[in-house]
Amino acid sequence: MDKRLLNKAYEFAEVENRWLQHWTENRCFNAEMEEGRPAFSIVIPPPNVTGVLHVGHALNNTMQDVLTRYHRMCGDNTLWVPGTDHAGIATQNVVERQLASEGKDRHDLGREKFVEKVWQWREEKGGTIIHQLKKLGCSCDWSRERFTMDEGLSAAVREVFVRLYKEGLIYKGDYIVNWCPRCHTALADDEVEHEDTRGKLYHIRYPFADGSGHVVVATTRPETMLGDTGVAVHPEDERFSHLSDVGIRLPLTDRIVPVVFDAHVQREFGTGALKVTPSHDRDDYEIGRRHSLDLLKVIDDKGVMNEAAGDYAGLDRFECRKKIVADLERLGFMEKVEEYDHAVGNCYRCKTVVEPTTSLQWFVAVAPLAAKAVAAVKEERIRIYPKTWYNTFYSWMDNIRDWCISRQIWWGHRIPAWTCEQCGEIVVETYDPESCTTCGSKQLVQDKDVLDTWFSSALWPFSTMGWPNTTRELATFYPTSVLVTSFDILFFWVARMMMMGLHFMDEVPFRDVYLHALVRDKHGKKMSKSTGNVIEPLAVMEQYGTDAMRFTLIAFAAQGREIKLDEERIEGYRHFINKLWNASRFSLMHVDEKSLEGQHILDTPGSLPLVHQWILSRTAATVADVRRGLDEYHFNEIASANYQFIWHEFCDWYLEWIKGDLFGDDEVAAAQARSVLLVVLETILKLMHPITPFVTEEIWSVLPGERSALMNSAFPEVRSDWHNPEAEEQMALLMGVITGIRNIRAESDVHPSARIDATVICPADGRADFIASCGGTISDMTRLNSFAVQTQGEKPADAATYIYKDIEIFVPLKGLVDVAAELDKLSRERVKVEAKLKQVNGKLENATFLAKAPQQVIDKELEKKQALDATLEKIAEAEARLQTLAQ
RNA sequence: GGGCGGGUAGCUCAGUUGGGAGAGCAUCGGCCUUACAAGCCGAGGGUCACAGGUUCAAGCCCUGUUCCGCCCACCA
Repeated sequence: MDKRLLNKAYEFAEVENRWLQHWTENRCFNAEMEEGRPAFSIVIPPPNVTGVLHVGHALNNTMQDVLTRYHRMCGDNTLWVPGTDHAGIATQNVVERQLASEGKDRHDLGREKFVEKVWQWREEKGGTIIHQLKKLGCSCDWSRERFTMDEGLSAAVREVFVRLYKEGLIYKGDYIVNWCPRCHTALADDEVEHEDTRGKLYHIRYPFADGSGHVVVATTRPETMLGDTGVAVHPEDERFSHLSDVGIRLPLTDRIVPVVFDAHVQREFGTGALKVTPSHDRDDYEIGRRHSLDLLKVIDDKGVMNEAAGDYAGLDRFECRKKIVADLERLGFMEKVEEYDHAVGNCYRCKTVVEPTTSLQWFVAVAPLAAKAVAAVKEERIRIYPKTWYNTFYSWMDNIRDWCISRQIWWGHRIPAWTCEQCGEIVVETYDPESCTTCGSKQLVQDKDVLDTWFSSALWPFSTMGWPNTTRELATFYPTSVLVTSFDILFFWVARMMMMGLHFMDEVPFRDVYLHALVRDKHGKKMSKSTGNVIEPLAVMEQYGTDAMRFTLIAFAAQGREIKLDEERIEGYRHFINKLWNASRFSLMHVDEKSLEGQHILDTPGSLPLVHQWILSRTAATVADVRRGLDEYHFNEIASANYQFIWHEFCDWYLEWIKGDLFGDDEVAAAQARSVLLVVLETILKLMHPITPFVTEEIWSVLPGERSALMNSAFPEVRSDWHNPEAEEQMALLMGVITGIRNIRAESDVHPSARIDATVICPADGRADFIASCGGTISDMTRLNSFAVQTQGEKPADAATYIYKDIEIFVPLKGLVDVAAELDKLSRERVKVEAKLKQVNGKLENATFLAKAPQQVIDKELEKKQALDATLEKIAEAEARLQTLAQ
């Protein structure tokens, strides 16, 4: 045996480092493109280049790795593309903070120098998360690492932009957008987070221009009244029907604005009259457009009141609100102020309150693209798991708005559009044009904006494979097999990949989408640094080992919405890894190359002793369970099937059981045991490898025989010829007897090392002989002095009793029987059995049950009744014997 | 306002076509039994949120109630 396996405990740190180095040096994960093999491909959801591995990444990437390793072992051409996202605003913020600490801002450097600085930052710090993913064991093809700002990917971005523009699906226009006054950029709708906020609802009197009265409007944002260009009421609201010809004289500014009638106004809300600020509210913008109201912008890009705000110019928007309120109150325009909870939009990057404002931006007309995506999903060309997300997907796609793709920052793909200063023509090309396509002027100025980060990530599945060129990669690996990602970016990213993939590749970007849960702490709270409940995957890996963490994450990964991760569980699964290690150590003490040669006996499992037939049957069942879990994305079931089988069947029963053969004198029996043991161990390692690659590869490497790496070995097939219900039933009987004897020992306080005698009384139906034939093993496993099986005979009163179905087990205790305890045990058992019997009898006495239930079910109930009756009878007898003993 | 998910053992959660309620951890008792004390053996513990309905049969299907969580949304 290899020295490394002599270690009593699995020392993960050394093993992990050695395998990581091996994998890297030998480029083990590089994709192959052999003809005639099925393909399996995944593109990684590119983490932000600014990112450091958090537990969500760990979960996401462990899942992808499990699938990738599984398919590689299935012999597929397997590719997992790694990479990072340039993360426009996030990355720009990081570098700006760095500059701020030096007392500078980006304008001090200028655009070109600043972008250079960001690239520099990316060179120095941007590789962190890639390194961490490698440490996690991810079997990505690292030679294909991509970055969304790579030359090739940038070319894809340009190509897409230009084509969409020429198809009329990208346009530029002055519309109301979500503006972040801190980031100085527009945001897409889904980049705005709405949060319920305690605010106030101000009721303000708006006088009629002729002084004949007033109307009261309600608003949460009184400062926007400076930009009001109308008041709207519902056309059928009789309270306001007389207002058709009346103008409104705005308080504070005395501007006269019209009253318009618009069905959008909710009559029940507030006063039923709505002030209209088209430049700073999306709804108002729409109303204004319908009634040709003026646009009057009063807040600038920094959230400060501009010149149009008159006396209020120069005030921050929130300062201005205070002053306006004070002024309105002083001048008697304020009717009342109410406490009011409402949703306020915040920037998803910096949490600043978003200011809706009109601005010249680029948009994608998504409706035709969205229709293709919806069709693909409806036609099941893309399947979404878990399926609960279908509804959410459709409702979002059905209500989709045009996508604002321009951002007023510097870090990102610059929009490939140039304005001719001579003739005003907009030139949009994939190459940098030298002159205007219309007038030939060379005075072209490129658009200053960059594209939304999600624009480039939307192309990720094909841009990473060389598009717009025709490549072998695209031919082999597109569409990708599955996208594994967190549900919170279903719309940011997943839906947009569908749109772009379908539009430009004329094919779905992935066949399956698996949306996994969000990881939370053990109480279900979001992990955050301020709460102090963050579980750091790197620290966990260091403390418990990478395999233990990976196994834990998979074990927790049921198809739900949240995973409440408890660090204690990681420790528990580290024990499991160690268990696997030790079971392997034990096995390796016995198997050798000869055990390999003997493996032909597994082709006729019926000729083997029962315990081998049993473990092979259980192995086949486990392979089926694990495969099903993998194929259907039931990750937790992959973990639990392995756990249950390895620990509680292979270790607890099989290894203990075959010790008799391994240490015994019967050479044939020992050789058989060694061969079966080796096969089962090999199967276990293969089943576990996708989840726990390090420890399994390590053990595999010291198994007897010449063998290639485990990661390239064939994943186990379901051996239906190993399936053997009869053997499982027989083993269950023996296990019942053994558990019974152990129970007596424990309940009667017999010291574990004491040798005792046991007698089994079993009906004469063949089982007695069978049990007797296994007496040696039973004695070994329960430390017996003598073991006897009878079909009838004197039932000793002076003995502890255990009843297993219709079988009685006796352990004579020579006056040491605790009668009260025994009676108590029996009575508890009686209660249970009687309850079950009552249920069964209830069914069997029910005429409609007998008439309507399938015969199969009825037979089962009859069997149950028979067994329960027998048990009850044995309990009664035992109770009677104890009574006599008590007297 | 609309939608979605959930309520099963002390805790965290499984439960795949409806057919005798499960796991891990925790708890209690006993053990260094020649792979493993990061272990072994044994035990206790549930009105499947509540109320109806369908069915021979419901944790599972239907209706309603309630509590928790999340998402979307143009009621200022």
